[in-house]
Amino acid sequence: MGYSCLMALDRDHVLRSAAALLTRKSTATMDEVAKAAGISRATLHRHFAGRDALVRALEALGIAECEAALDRARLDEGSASEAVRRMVREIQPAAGLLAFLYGENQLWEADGDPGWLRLDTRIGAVFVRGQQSGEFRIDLTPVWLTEALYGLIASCAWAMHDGRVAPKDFTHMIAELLLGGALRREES
Amino acid sequence: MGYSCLMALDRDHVLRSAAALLTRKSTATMDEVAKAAGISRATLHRHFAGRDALVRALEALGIAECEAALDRARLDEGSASEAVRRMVREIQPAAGLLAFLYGENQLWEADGDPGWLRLDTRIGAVFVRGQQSGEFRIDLTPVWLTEALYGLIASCAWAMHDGRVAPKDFTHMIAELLLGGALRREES
DNA sequence: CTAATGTGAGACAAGATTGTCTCACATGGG
DNA sequence: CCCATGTGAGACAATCTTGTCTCACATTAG
Repeated sequence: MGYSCLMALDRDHVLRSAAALLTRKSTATMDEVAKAAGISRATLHRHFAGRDALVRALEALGIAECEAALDRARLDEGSASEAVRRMVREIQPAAGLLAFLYGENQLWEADGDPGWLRLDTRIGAVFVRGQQSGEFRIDLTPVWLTEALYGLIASCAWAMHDGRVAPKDFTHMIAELLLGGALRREES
Repeated sequence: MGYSCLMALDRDHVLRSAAALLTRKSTATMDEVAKAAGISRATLHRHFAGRDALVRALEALGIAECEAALDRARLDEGSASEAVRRMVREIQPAAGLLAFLYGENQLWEADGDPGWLRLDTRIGAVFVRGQQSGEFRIDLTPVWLTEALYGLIASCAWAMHDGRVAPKDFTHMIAELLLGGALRREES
């Protein structure tokens, strides 16, 4: 019958639409999600058992995209600074989805997807490496830097959505602020 | 009859409780909000016409606390860096409430309280001053720095709530990251 | 052509939340 | 004492969202 490919395409398309809509309106109805995806509510329920399952699928998608981004960023190569810049650049396509998931505090209360722990570990390792090499300061903990990175990604995604930051500046704004801060440097 | 003072105290107490609860569980019911404040749902409705009015009141409270914090921070005095540090320190008591409001994207869609614009202007002015004095780099726009400050405050409030950041480190973690970034400085 | 599959539209009940109401009770002033 | 005011508890209808169901239609393989 060969419909599995079509199903997968539809499912992915639905997830993308849902992510785009829920990023803007996190309280959107299943009906609104369905309309945004161009399908009926019945079909939406055939793909995702309920709203919970949809959010979980979005969570899994966000984790998968982040892990793929970290893979592409080759975090072990070069200096920690360059690794952070590559990481931010590769994460940009998933920024909107991440911003939505970051605001879904419902996910963190009990037992979240272990994928978040894996991501935290991988990202935190970059900051640990930078500290051990003497590249990064040691008074800002890797845990905080990781958390701050998430927050800056969500903030920038929001600012982009409102037109306050240009999409082309995403990487520069986040990476430069996270690495160098607002102060001018004496030596360039 | 002199009940206005008692009413005001009650109203403020209810707002504080609601802020503390909604920061943790943004989907809390009016009944849960009432129970958290130690009053009945009927009394809650006597103070705030509905959930919408409650959120609006929380928004007004957050704006007022932020403006008071900016007043205390004396943003025009000293270097821009020190102004930022004072600003973060004074904002800390309102961080939880701000984190809740920051995630309530419903507030920003149409016409928000003009108080946010006033706050953005006052905070942005600090970054403009730092750039004009040569203290801050100019490739990070004041608008983005303002947005990033909100994001870092929300992130740190969340990390504190989960125990990943100690409350005593709030000012240092945010101000140092925002100002100096993660990179080590050659000259201290 | 025929049948199977996926889909859209809509009906339907169940559940949750909200807003409003009434009533009884406690407290404090006159 | 008597009464006004504020409160808690609960009932109530209205609304919204959800999950499930049925039915008709389109598409496509056999």
